[in-house]
This record gives sequence, C-alpha cells and structure tokens, in this order.
Amino acid sequence: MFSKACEYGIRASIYIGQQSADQGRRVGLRDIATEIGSPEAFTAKVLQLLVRAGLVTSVKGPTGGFELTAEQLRTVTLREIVVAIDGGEMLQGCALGLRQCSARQPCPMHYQFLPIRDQLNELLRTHTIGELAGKVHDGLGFLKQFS
Amino acid sequence: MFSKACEYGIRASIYIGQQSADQGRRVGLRDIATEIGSPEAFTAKVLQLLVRAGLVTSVKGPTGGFELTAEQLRTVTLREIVVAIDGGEMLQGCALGLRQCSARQPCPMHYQFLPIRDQLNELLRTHTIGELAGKVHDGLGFLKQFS
DNA sequence: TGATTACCGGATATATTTGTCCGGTATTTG
DNA sequence: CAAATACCGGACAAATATATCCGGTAATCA
Repeated sequence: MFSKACEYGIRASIYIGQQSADQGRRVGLRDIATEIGSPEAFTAKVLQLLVRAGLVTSVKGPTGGFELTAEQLRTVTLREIVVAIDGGEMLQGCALGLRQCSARQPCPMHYQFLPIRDQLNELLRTHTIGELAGKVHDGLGFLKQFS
Repeated sequence: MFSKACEYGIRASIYIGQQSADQGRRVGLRDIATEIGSPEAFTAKVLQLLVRAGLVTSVKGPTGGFELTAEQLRTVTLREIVVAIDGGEMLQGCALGLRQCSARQPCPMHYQFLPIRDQLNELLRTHTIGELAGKVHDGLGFLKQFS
C-alpha cells in the first residue's frame, strides 16, 4: 500500500508525537528506530523529509532530537505525511496505470475504484498524528511487534 | 496501488478477453502491447505468470497467441490476476508495515483501514475479466490513452 | 519435411527503492 | 573555549522492480 519509507515515516511520527504529548519528551534517532523497529540510518533520511516539509521539528546538539509542537500534534494529518514521502501519485493515479483516467476516458474499473479511493483520502485527511499518538499512549495501538 | 507488472497484466487480460469474447479472436504479444500501451518484452513476462497460473491460455506457433476460454472469461476475477502477479501482501498486510497486525496487537490505524481493505478485496473478487472486457467492447472503458 | 511463426525461459541491463557510511555543522555543557 | 552530542547531507552499496535480448521449442502450413 505505502512504501517502506512511508511506513517508517508514519510510525516514527506517531512515536515522536506520543513522546512529545507525554510530558514534552524529545526523542533521538536511536530511540525512535528501536521503538518502531526500523533501520536507523534509513529512518533518518525519512525524518529529514518530514522536517523539511515542516511536519516534524528537529533540534541539534546534546538534549536535541525530534519532537512535535503542540500545533503539529493538533494539525498534521496522516495525509500530509504520506504526500511528503510518497507523493500524491497513489492517492490520485489510475488503478490500472492510465495516465489520464477520468470520466472522459475511464479505465474499466474507474467508477468502481473512485469511492474506495475517496474513502482512503478521507481517512488520511481526518486523522491527526496527535490523535493516533493518544491511541498508542492509551495502549490501544502499537507501533512495533512485541512477542 | 498496484505494481507496473500488475497494471500491465490486468490491462492485457482484459484486452485478450475482449478479443476472445468478440468472435474468439486470438491475439499476439505485439498486438497486445500496442493496444494497451505497454513494453512488449516485459508484458510477455507478466503473461507467462498468468498462463502458468491458469488464468490465461496461450497457443504456440502460427495462428497462435493468447486467449481466454469461455470458462476463463466467466470465472477469472481481477483478484486472481492481482494475487498471481503481486501476491496477497497488499490485500492483507498491515498499512503501517507491522508483520502481525491484528485485533490482538493492532496498529493505530488498524480498525480504520479494515473496512477499506475489505471493500477493495470485495471489489476485486466480484469483477470478472469477461465483465470488464464487455465494458471495453461497449466503449464504456478504455485500456490505453487515445489523444 | 522444411520454413515460418510465436510463445517460452534464461541471461542481462537499467531504474528505483531501500539501506549504509561518514564527515560536517549546530548546540549544549563543563 | 573545548569536548561531546545529535541532526544534516552527500556519497555509496545492496536489493528489488522494470525492461530488454536472444536462442529454444512447439505448432502451422506449404
């Protein structure tokens, strides 16, 4: 569904958000990678994308790390994360790969896929990182497999 | 959403199906690639997968080519094509990439994604190649961009 | 039977994604 | 100011997806 980069980006954002909401704790890369079960260096690249897009905040030096401001927790949606990493392609493009699939020249599945894609967009648009972080905080969601 | 290979595979199957239904015409690789706008050699690889999976029929030699039997037209679904090429991963795996995401240890988006994924599965399961081929035949769907 | 046709299958090439490494820079702390 | 910390950014490496090439094989037809 999403690229690995995007999966890591979402999980990392939620973890950072959870730690930020929970007494404003700033978290380092090592910690993030450990807690979401992702490759550290690759996760760093993904986070740089999110920082440049203004979706995550980073601070250098000792006591530095990543955090989400109160505003980011409240306003950044899953959709923004996905678009920043994977681009809008997957959320708009034709399921069968036609470059200009529309009502004018629809692919045979065009009208069947439309409602599903719309729901997916709506889903991503209506969930903030802060909300998802809360779920993890309450033990209602997990970012890694504990076995 | 789907891989390129899968997009080509679906479009090719529908085109073959349309030609098979329309007076049992058998079609060659060159023809297929031209009509759906795909790279010929790569499309051949994808079709081999579908032939091996029993979803498409091939005949060697002069007058040979690809075709869909009446039974294939009636019974082969989009889902079987997708699974044969991309595997079941995308239709079952966790949206956030957790290896064992379930009600026991759900990712924060687990319950939100479930209905969408279910609808997608249902969509693929309930559309046969024959049905989609009919749509193309009737000019209600296209497999390539005509500009 | 011999020539042609067209799919088959393996090897190879290219592009993209995924993942790593390491020096640079900003920041904190003693 | 000096040393340590931790993100930044570019180069590099590995894996996978995409795409091509070409000889092999089966089938048709003269």
